Amino acid sequence: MHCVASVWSSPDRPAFPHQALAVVLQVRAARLHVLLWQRANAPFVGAWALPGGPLLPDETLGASVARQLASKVELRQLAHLEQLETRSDPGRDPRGRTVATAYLGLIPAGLDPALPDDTAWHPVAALPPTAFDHGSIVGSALGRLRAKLSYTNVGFALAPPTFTIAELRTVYVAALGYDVTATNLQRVLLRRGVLEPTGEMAHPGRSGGRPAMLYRFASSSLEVTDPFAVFRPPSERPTERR
Amino acid sequence: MHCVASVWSSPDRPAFPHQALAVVLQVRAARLHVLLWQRANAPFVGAWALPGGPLLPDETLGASVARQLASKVELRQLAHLEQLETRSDPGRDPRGRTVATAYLGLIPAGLDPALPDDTAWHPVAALPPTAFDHGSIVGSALGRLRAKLSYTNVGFALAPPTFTIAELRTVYVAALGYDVTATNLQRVLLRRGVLEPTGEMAHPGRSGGRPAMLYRFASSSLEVTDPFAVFRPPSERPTERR
DNA sequence: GTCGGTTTTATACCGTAGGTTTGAAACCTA
DNA sequence: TAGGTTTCAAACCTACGGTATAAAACCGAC
Repeated sequence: MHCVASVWSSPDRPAFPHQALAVVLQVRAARLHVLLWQRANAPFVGAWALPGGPLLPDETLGASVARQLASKVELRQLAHLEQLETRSDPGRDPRGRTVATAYLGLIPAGLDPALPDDTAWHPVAALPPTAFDHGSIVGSALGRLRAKLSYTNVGFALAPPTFTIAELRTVYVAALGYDVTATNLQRVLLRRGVLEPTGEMAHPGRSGGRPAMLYRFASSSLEVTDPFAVFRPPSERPTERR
Repeated sequence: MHCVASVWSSPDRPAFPHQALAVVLQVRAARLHVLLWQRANAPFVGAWALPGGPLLPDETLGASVARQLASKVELRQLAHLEQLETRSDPGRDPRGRTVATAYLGLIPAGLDPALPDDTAWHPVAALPPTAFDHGSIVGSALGRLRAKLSYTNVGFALAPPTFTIAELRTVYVAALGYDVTATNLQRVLLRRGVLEPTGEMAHPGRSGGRPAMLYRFASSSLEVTDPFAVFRPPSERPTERR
């Protein structure tokens, strides 16, 4: 039991170890997966946990989660990272109390980052036994992603830099968990102005069929995840910003 | 500088004081207000701060924010409380590092809770000088509220238990910051099934005009704040659950 | 080369959400 | 009773998004 010199504490202001966790999601083989690593030590030996680790004295939570993730995947491949929620149940870690702040990270489909031996992708629909409250945190991340997919532009972070409508559809279907028609997806995203054709064609698929046009997310919308709200005068609705 | 016996720490797992903050919002006189208290001591003497205080060893963040709030307003009047975000900038408190988790609380219009002497409501559109990063946290809360107002049912937490459409409109206008027509509001909320007429009439207004019908939020929707998503097969769209 | 088979794209149709306008209904005060 | 004021209801209209159909473009087999 130590005190860390750089941290300011008193009986009136108790201090707690804090960790940053990352729920990194990617669509792989038409299914949504989450990045987990397998614990080698107690507690929860053999169970799968979210990447993460302790917050250090001079770093932000955002910097911390980025640092922890860097040891698992290349950060360059993270197309989106946002704070999700903070868990503070005193009993969430049997070794002692820790507060954990979870982040939601998204990796575009198609990438296949090298992973350490203890780390693997797992389908969110069939999670292995998870450690601590990490299973429930994955559930929160799923809920957040699914909600934001329909009223924001986060979809771009799950899609490869260039894609056909059919490919984009499989990404949305995998992430949302229910069916979406390609026609609709194309029309909605085109009208919102978040999608634009590249002019090029996809490689003529191996098994016949008309070659697909390649699209990309409009650069102007890349980091825009404003909600597409109702209750707004039409002249100001974000839907219409071309 | 002390160590708190109940907390588990080591050089590898530094500990940090953690505080819970509350952004409590209410529509008062057709304007959205936030609850702030005025600091009497350094730092930021005289500046206004969010209610909050230290997380204690055995409490959840949710319990902590509720405990801190109880000293400012009656908790009974809080119609909604949700976790907002966690701030971890090492320099956010000049006295030393603290991590803060902010919550968003909503109080229905019409209530006028008794407040301590140092505490007061301030219009979010004209904040006084604020302490720490609290001004920016209020901004985050505003963004969250405005986004959720249009695609969830949080509106009920800002409205009195029973209200006319006109009253509800002023609540929405104040919270959203832009105009909304009463006709539209009524039709949308009725169709979503979150509004239902009480059958009673409002007190005949002091200055003439047809007496308004009283409405309330349907009990089945009181704690439901599911997003009203697009990209969903119509048979399952939450819009249609009555 | 021609004929399916396959996949993508375009077009059309349609119910409905939501923005807007209008007018009637119901109350007050003068 | 007339005029002002506010609420409510109905109608209209644009556009969104669900659905279906047909056309376009490629492949492979014959």
